[in-house]
Amino acid sequence: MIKSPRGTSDVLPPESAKWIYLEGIVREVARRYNFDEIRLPTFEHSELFSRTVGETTDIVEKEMYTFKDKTGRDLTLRPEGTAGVARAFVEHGMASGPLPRKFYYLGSMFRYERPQAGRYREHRQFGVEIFGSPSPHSDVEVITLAMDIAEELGLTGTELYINSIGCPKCRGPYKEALIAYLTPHIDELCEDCRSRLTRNPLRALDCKSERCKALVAGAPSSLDYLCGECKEHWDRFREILTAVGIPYTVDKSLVRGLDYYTRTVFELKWPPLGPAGSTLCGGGRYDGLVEQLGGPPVAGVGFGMGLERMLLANEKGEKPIQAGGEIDVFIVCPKGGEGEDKGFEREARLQELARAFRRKGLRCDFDPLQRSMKAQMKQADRMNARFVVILGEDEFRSRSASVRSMRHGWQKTVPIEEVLATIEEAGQNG
RNA sequence: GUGGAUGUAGCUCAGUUGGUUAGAGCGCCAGGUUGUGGCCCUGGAGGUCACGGGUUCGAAUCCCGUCAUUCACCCCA
Repeated sequence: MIKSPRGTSDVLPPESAKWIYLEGIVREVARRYNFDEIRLPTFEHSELFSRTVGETTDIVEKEMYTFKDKTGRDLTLRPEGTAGVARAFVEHGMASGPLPRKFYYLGSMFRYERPQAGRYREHRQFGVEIFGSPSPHSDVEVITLAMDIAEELGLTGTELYINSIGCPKCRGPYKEALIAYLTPHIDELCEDCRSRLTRNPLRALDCKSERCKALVAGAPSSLDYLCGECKEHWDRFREILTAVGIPYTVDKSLVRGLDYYTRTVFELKWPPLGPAGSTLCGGGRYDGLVEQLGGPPVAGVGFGMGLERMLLANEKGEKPIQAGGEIDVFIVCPKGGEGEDKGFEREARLQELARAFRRKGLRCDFDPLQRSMKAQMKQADRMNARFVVILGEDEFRSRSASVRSMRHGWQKTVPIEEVLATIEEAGQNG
């Protein structure tokens, strides 16, 4: 048997209804914030990611789904969303248009890693990006957007962690200071961090090994090395958060695993998900990204949000999405006997009646296999039908049908032309 | 990539120290009611016991390998 590839999953009913609801929420919140949807390719030139996300990051080093197409182009299934949006922004000359520009996207991301709770090789992400605003108001705007989504989904007690990693200007001296601090302790560092020291020293900061954590606790903080402008941005950013009443925790070890970030980085966590996968959403500022991709200097800020995790959290939260469905009408129409010309005419009326309900916007179904009345009644019950219309031989002789309320149990026979009106009226009364 | 746990029916799981034809509950289909759902009763369909190899007279059971699932680590959404 062929199964879905490792780390991927099928979303089946009734679970798929939860996804429709979830996607509706994120779209709606994005709309309120005046973000427009952007739809982009699922794969890009590999170079886009290796250059922007960074050669030394885990994503590029070991997690990309990279392949060559038939003419040898080097392509990669997108591991994250921001790089592609920035690419499109530059490609379509949007820097010359009105700024700032606000986008959201919704789609699958791919990373080759071992699956576990809340982590998949293909996962769906919602993300937003604001181009052309260096203002800390935009940092706060994307954060409140994410928090509003969490709130709509009944997640109380989300925690916001923030940090600033500065710009290329202040990062140089900071890296030097960090290396100077760590080098004397090189023998105490874990193997990974030893190689990080030369390749990407910032990454040593969020190492989970106890010894490294202890060591790093005394390490210089990027916050102490911010240049004048970055410092101003950082201070103002926190002032606004405080002013609008959003609690936050400054986490000096929060660096995020992608190279394009500058200044603000943040994560929104929901502790009940457990330490392994409690990050609902992560993002930050990427002021050099557009320029790096050949565009003019245009500031940017945004986040990516893991939708599987949002759903997982929602199920544990205070407002779990209700997935069980019901239908409005089930039409019972058992197969006709020989005496009735096999019931062919009755079957034609069945199709007409079903279509009439559907055109009125009612969810309606019937049994195409024409099983016994009992079987069809069971089917109607299983589908949680509010009403059943019985189009049986007896009724049909007098051009009528029976309408039955499955909730209340009453049943009455009315002329076929009145069936629709009868149900609409009964439906009004619950 | 590293470590642990687990793979038996569509689902949740039994299966004795290795011993005939592998079971239950739920679900599905049908009948009990040849025109009426839920409750009840009866019957039926459905399994290469994850896959491959080994030990044995005999393997769902023991051993090895592979794959998958899952939890944790690394890292991340």
